[in-house]
Amino acid sequence: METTLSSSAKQSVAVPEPTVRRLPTYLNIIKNLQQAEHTYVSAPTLARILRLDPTQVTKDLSYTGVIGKTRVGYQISELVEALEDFLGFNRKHEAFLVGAGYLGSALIQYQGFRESGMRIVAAFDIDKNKIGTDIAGVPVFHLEKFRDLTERLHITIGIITTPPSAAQNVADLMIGWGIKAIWNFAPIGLKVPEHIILQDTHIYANLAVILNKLDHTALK
Amino acid sequence: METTLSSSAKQSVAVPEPTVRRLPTYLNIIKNLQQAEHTYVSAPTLARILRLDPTQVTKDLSYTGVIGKTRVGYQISELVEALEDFLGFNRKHEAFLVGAGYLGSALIQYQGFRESGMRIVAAFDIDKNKIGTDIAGVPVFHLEKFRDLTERLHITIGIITTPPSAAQNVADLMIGWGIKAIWNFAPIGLKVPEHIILQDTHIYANLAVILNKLDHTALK
DNA sequence: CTTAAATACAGAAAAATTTCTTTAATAAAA
DNA sequence: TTTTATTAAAGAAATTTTTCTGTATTTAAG
Ligand SMILES: NC(=O)c1ccc[n+]([C@@H]2O[C@H](COP(=O)([O-])OP(=O)(O)OC[C@H]3O[C@@H](n4cnc5c(N)ncnc54)[C@H](O)[C@@H]3O)[C@@H](O)[C@H]2O)c1
Ligand SMILES: NC(=O)c1ccc[n+]([C@@H]2O[C@H](COP(=O)([O-])OP(=O)(O)OC[C@H]3O[C@@H](n4cnc5c(N)ncnc54)[C@H](O)[C@@H]3O)[C@@H](O)[C@H]2O)c1
Repeated sequence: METTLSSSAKQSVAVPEPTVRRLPTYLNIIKNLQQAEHTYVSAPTLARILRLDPTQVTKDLSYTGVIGKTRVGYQISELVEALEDFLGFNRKHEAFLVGAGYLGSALIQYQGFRESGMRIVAAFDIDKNKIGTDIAGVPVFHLEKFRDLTERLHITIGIITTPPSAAQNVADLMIGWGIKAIWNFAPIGLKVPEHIILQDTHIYANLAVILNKLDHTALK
Repeated sequence: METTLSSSAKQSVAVPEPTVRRLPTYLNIIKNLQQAEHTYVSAPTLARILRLDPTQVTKDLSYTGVIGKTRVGYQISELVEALEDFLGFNRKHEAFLVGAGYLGSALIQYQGFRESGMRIVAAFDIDKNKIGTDIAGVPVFHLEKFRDLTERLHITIGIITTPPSAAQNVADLMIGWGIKAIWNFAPIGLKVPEHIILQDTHIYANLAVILNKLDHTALK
């Protein structure tokens, strides 16, 4: 699966999705290095930290357009900027979240998303006990309020953290009010039109990988 | 990346990791169908729901050893059992969670893991306000208690939901007390010995994919 | 009873992704 | 200064994963 890079240099280059998934991890690490006063980082260094092939890191980073220095690596400040630009982390992305339960609350208060440029500006629920409260400064409204707000604000991302039974309805609502991308955490196959970007995050997929490896290594 | 299937039939067949990641999603869907009184499901049906290639679903399901019926599909009860067996969901896996904050609490109270055979039996924290309380019936202990308990119970999985700064220490502790697999949610590259199964779940990887697609489609 | 449509499945092909190889550059060590 | 070691980068090769093709089967329709 591929996506495209739209650099300031006008051309559009296909970028593998696995690369897109690894890039924010690189960004995170080099930001930590930056805070520790490092100015350069090499691909082999990143590779050791993440147990990846060094040439894979090089190839991934090459999509940012940053040129590394032989025997030194990449200049961190330049790389941070290029990665943030490529990933869209330095643009503002406003999001709505529906389903202010345990997982929803965790996502709302999570400060890490700020660094990704995504800001959850409002949450919605149908539980009377939650409506009117706020979570880490983010107000929780009744789902009905949804319409007015999307029209006034420019919300591109809708996050679904309701029970699976409510998820399709919520998705339909979101689509109706012009949201462009849906980030769904409910374990259900949502039906959405072609033009809507749908990202399912099924946490149990990771668990399955763990259990499988456990079973596998138990035999040896 | 591959993993192996250890079926009751003694042989061991390599299973692609992408397949392992899709299997629990199939399981989830067919369990829903089962509740709706369906008795058979076909690969094209699953493929439509998940927007996958039908032959890919067929290939994935073939690893379970279940034989489908032409023009009808797979028998749901048989498939559920085979998937649960393959994924290890019908075996008991006990887990400890360290870092009973927002995300930790969400994972602890999440009932969905029960269906995967994983049970979080205790949580640990260093925050005095949390120690001594319980979350959905799961007690929160001081991190010090960790040792005694791992020795008495048979804990195979350690879940890390502490801030990144504490994660490496927690991981070292977990390894010291004999845990086999670490499921890490902190955005940091953990150093663990070869024999430890490490699964990082970096939620922002999914966000990166969304933002990238948003940028991409905005240009068209 | 015959035909048509839908499906599973195996194998081949294609596509995507990762890893390997080579080269050139350059910083650090001798 | 010369040598050595480390690295980036480009391209080739290998591997992995997905998609395509063809065949057989079987249910349902005509
Ligand atoms: N908690 C986890 O760790 C976890 C992990 C993986 C997946 N999930 C999934 O995420 C979703 C949320 O999980 P949770 O643990 O936070 O559950 P939760 O019950 O704590 O939260 C669900 C929230 O959605 C609200 N809600 C219900 N129907 C609604 C509707 N029609 N419109 C708006 N809001 C509605 C509820 O009032 C509640 O506040 C579930 O689908 C769950 O399967 C959760
Ligand atoms: N909340 C999210 O949606 C989200 C998303 C992605 C990643 N994460 C990551 O998950 C982790 C937890 O996030 P959170 O939002 O739940 O944060 P949180 O602050 O709510 O929870 C962290 C918990 O860890 C405890 N803790 C701190 N140091 C500890 C130690 N040494 N030993 C044991 N416990 C300790 C704290 O007391 C707190 O209860 C962070 O690393 C965060 O980056 C969170």
